[in-house]
Amino acid sequence: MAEKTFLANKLKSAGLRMTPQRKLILSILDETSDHLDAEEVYRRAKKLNSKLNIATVYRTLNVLKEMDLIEQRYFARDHGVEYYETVTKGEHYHFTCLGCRKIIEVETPKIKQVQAEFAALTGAQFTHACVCFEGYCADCVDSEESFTL
Amino acid sequence: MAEKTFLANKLKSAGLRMTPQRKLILSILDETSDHLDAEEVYRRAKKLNSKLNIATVYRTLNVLKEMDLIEQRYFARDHGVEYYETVTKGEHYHFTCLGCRKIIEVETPKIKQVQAEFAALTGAQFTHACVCFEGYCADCVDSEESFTL
DNA sequence: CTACTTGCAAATTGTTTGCATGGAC
DNA sequence: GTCCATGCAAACAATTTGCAAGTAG
Repeated sequence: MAEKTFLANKLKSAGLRMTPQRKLILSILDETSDHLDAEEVYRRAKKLNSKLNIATVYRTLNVLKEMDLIEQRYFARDHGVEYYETVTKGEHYHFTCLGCRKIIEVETPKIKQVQAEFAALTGAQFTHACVCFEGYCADCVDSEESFTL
Repeated sequence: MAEKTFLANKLKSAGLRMTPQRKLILSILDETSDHLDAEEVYRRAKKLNSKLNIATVYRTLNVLKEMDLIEQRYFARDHGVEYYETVTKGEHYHFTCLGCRKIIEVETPKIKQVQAEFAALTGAQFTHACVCFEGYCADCVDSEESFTL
């Protein structure tokens, strides 16, 4: 309920309203540890509210994003799909296995270091870094030899 | 001419053909230091070959990409636009200024270090890393105060 | 009640594809 | 001549928008 009040207040202070759809979509992202794209959020949300429209999902994701409640991430090189996750998680990056499509989270302070160095050097100010890695995980490296070029 | 032969040979060994369109598109990417998206490549190429079609540009970019002659990069957080650059440049990443849209190239070995560490830790094999930074450059930080939160 | 939100459908944007014609080798 | 490549238009996928009806505060 503190949760609910928090969202309601955040919305209110932006002149926005608390609706069942918004609550639903945020809770789905909040409770999963999977990496969901808009389509998948829609699929899951629709099970609980069959009238829900995909346009509402996109609109809600944009609202939540602007309010810094969720982050939009790209995991694969071609960035074909956008994924969303709540911002509660600590700093981490993603490695996508091209073999099994598994996503492994990578934790490292080095990205922040690069930002700090660059900022010190140029006086620039960072707002965001997008980092995604691609390759083959240990399992897939073992089972396939083809890409050991 | 060595240039031309090189491309022709690469194409030939892949069972592909050397065409004016392909030569043109590669030369545009080769000779510019700007960061071009498909639309801009098309715009510039069309000036030199008015019959050129955008579909050919996309097809050619994909061919060149598969032949590792160009790389596809994303610079902005929302990855709204894809840019292409020839692979002749050394390892570098991009910082996009949200104020003036300037793109600054960032050179650092740290990204490779992260990859090496993660590889050593998990046994994974990297094929690609996509890294893009966003923020405000020194000039824009000076001129605007709004985002010093 | 008033203004924000939704659902629905249509519009947009970026990219790809099918097919007949044209062109490299 | 044989196949690959091109131009054109149509198809696509992901996301956004216009608008009338619904609903939170």
